[in-house]
Amino acid sequence: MTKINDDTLRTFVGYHLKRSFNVIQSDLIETLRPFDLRMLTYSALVLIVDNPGLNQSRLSQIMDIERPNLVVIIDELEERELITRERVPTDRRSYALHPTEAGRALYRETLAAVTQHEAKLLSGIAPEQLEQMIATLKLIE
Amino acid sequence: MTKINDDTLRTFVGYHLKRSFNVIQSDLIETLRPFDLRMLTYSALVLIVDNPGLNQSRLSQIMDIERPNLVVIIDELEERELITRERVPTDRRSYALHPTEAGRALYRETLAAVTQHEAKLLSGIAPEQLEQMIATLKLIE
DNA sequence: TAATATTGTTATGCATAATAACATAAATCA
DNA sequence: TGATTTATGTTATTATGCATAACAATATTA
Repeated sequence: MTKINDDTLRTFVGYHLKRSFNVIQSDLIETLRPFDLRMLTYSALVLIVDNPGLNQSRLSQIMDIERPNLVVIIDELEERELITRERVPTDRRSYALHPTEAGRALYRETLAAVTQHEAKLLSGIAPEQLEQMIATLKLIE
Repeated sequence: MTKINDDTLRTFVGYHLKRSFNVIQSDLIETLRPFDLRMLTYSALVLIVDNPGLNQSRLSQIMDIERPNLVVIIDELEERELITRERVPTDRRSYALHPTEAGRALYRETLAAVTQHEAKLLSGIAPEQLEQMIATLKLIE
């Protein structure tokens, strides 16, 4: 069992980003499973609760996904009665997205769970070290 | 055009990781496009050049993907005559993966291109800051 | 020798992501 | 005003990434 050499890939920041993101992503997927939410569905719910009334176009922009891909996500949230689509009188092309009471309740539940899971996963790392990393990540972004 | 509030998601390290990874990933995809390589195909090529003779099982482990998913990647690299699959006499179940001369040449070309593109993308960030971030990413991993 | 484990493979499905084409409605402009 | 262009949401389609089940061939272990 000789060890595999990935030194070349280790010279890339992107490689490290991907590997550590995979760890967090796996944890997040497991955390959301009991709530029957996927990552994107969850992100959309959070953003709608925090920005009630926004439309799909804006939401797809902030989520960095294409509008067509958002449609199925919104369909699912609406189907589960976590949000509503309401015609905007001043612009009848777009829908204003609002959370229902059930949506806000699920938001509170999942926010607590996700926050706790991530805190546990990262408990071995100093908060100021994480803060510094986030500052660097923002620069990249 | 009111600004969208993503403060809640910003409390998650995973959100920052994903957003900055997206930026680097987009750049990498564009960098690899002229060589007709995708991210995973490229990673596999690099690892095979750096670890000639390894088998698919080991490669899938280091790449953090399932063995079935590696098969098509290896198929493509072999089809393009960038690597060879050679039966191992001591274990006739497995294949030893070796780069061809063409594979090594493509490795050199792409390594230069990818290194240059990432350096340019991250040129605004102090090297020691990146080093510190990588140290934190390794802790997460 | 018999049972178990490993390697590579096929088939399949789900999640994420991108593009083209379209109907409806709004905005622009000439 | 009317004609053109732009924006919003949608459908359809495709590519990519990632996971699981099931299997044949081969090795290993009991």
